[in-house]
Amino acid sequence: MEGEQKQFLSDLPKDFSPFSETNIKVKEEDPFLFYPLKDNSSADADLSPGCSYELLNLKLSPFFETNSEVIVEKPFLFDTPKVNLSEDANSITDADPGYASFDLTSFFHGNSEVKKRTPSLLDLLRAYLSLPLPKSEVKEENIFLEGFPRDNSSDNGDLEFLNAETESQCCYKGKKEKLSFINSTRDEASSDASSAIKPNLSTITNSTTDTLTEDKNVESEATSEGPGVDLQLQPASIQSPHIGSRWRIHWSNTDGGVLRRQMTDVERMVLRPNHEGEQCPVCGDRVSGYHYGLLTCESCKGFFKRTVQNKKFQQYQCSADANCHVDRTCRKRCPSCRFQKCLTMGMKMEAVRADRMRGGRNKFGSFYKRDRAHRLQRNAMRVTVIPSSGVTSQPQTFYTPADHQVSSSTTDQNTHIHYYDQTKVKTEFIKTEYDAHLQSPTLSSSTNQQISDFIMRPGYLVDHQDSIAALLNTTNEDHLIRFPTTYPLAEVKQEPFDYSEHHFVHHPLLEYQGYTSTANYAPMMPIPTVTTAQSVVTSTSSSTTGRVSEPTRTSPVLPLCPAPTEKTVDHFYNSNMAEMCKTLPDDSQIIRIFNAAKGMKGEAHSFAVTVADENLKVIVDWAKNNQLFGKLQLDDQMNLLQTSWSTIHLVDITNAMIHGNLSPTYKITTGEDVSVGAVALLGYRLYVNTWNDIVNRLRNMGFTKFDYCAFRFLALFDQSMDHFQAVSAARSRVLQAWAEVRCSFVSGFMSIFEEIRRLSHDAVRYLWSLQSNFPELWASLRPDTSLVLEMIKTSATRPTDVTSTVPHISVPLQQTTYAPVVYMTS
DNA sequence: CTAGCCTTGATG
DNA sequence: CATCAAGGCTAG
Repeated sequence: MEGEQKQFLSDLPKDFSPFSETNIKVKEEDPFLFYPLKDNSSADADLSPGCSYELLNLKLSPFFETNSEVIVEKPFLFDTPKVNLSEDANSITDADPGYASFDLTSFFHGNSEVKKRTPSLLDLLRAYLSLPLPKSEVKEENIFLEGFPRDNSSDNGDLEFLNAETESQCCYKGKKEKLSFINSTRDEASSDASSAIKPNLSTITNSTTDTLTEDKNVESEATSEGPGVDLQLQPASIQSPHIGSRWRIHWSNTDGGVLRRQMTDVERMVLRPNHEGEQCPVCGDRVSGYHYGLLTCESCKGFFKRTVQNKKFQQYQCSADANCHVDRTCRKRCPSCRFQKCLTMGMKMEAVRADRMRGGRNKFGSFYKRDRAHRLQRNAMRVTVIPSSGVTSQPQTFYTPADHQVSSSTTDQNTHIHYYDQTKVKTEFIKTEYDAHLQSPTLSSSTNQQISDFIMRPGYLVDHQDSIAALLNTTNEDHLIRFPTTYPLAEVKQEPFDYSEHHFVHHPLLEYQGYTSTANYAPMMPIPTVTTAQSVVTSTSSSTTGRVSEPTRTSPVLPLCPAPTEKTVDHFYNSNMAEMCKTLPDDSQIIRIFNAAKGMKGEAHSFAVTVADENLKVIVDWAKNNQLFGKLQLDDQMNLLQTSWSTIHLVDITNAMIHGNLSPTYKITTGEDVSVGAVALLGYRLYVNTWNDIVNRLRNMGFTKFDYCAFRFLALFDQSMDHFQAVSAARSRVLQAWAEVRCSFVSGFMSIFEEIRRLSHDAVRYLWSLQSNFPELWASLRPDTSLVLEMIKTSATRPTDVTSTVPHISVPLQQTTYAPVVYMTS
């Protein structure tokens, strides 16, 4: 569980202090030096009692660890409360002006008393929360262009573009504009157009005069592929693209820095459905194509299929610590970890058809296509960043064998790759879009079937409504949007759906009036895109935030293009339920957590705490990225989390249980079978039946993803915090949005939510009671490394709430500016 | 159970 | 009609 602490730590800047007040910093290269942070230019250190200093980087000190805090309780050797340290030659060595330096070991003795404190997990959590969300350094009007071929299934469109022998520099001019790639050979193109387009082109060079002939025109045909950006190549200097020649594009950012990318053979390879040389993100074997949402090898494809089809993931058990290495040579060794890795890397259980229908072209077609394009783009972005001052260093080659892995994953969980923050925005969208594709006839029916199967297993009440509800809750709120719960599944037939055009919401009135159409999307009303996604929560998943560290902060790098249709909004209150839903964590998260935790050693309580700790991370990230939550004062954020985490946690497990995503019991390393209820209730078995009953009731009521979303938000903005205007406002907004989709019939759900909330608080009280009633058991839960336990302890032992002394740390709004993906017309 | 190869069949 | 991701089959 050391990892827990690391998790938060790793997302913190190196020099970040969890103690936000008065710090003394010790220079790393000079570990015996420290100085008051308040004023570096003064050597005055306030050594009066009560003064608190933090010691950093005290590697050489035998007494103090890095990040430990020293509280001065009595004056030091010096008898004055304030002393100019640098003037005392006895114990203070000379130092840079402004730095007091002395030997700590001699300093902290005599009549001084020093208490040491190391940062608690809550300190780290606080620090983590106070970190600003990653923010792009590139201004909207200067967002770069991305250029890559419109992905039109390997016809010669690719070829033309790829081999265009041109180089250009361009700038972003509006999200909705289309890309025109104008060939110089087409005269009419040169003058026309695009009054809105400002080419801003610089030198166009032909790097090679290629020999291959085929002179294909790259046309400026406007397509409706999606919003793009006009890219116009200066006609005069452009020659016709030749097959085999190189093509370059530059990006500009605010500072005039240029990001350069050059098409390579490898890119060409990537663009074509030829995955030679690609490595499976799960095991590293050779990729054979897209399988279940990810470019994987044949064996992992088969493994994933078998696992999901036969629900083997419920039986898998890691004999080690659930973090086995998985590669080609050892992939057979631990199916549990292999499956975990499959999920982590982005394979989708929903893509396995329960009806086992064969053939049929994949329904993710456009997703995969776009993914290819994004992969290309992503790789390009990671390639060469030419600093703003530097004008023309040579473009570097940028593909390394390891590179593709990031691109192989359609989600952003890869831990070892630096993405730029906007990537995640984009990725989030892809996920959504991807999920939308899951509803295609083949997949949706099978998904439904599959989930029904889960629900149908012994021990579960089920009826037809359940399976519908299950379907509706598979992956994405869009299911809900387009499949009202009352419609029989058999009628489902999907129509093409364009996210770019509308945001749909369930229209309550039509549904309420019993509008019955077999066209299941009929009762939906397109809502003009006034309210948009991104509002409730910025999409950035900060579980990866820390790993993004370098590029987001220092490089002039341009953010990756999000999906072209991404819309943004900057206010929570504009959001509707569908948009809120988009911020919810992936369904597979809780499955992953359970499977990973059951392999850890420890008995049932330990299992429950591990699950809770893991889920807490997800919860924290979710909350942190919520715009409203992020604007609260740090202490309020902490309080809110302390109050609400247990309810959110219980809601999460309840939701997963309702939809059959969890096995009813988990066999843990002690051999014991632990029911999900016991885990959900943090070991409190007394109410497991009560909870099971709640699960069944909600399931029978057709608990949807919207309801789940509402529960989660209501839990976060806990009613006990309603005295904060921001919290109560958020609550009403959630209730309002929820009522819109639920036709105001939410009271039944609300009362159950209340039950859940009470249960969760009871569970927390129970767990805390172990501390006094069963100290050994409590100790075995390793309270020093569990954030959950620390939260419980803090809540339980918290004296009357003291008003915050911590200054408000405002978290900047997530930048909501996105550059479009540009699709090359052909 | 694994994993390579085969068959399917909606899609563009 | 070619594609290409699904599922199926089967030797090892």
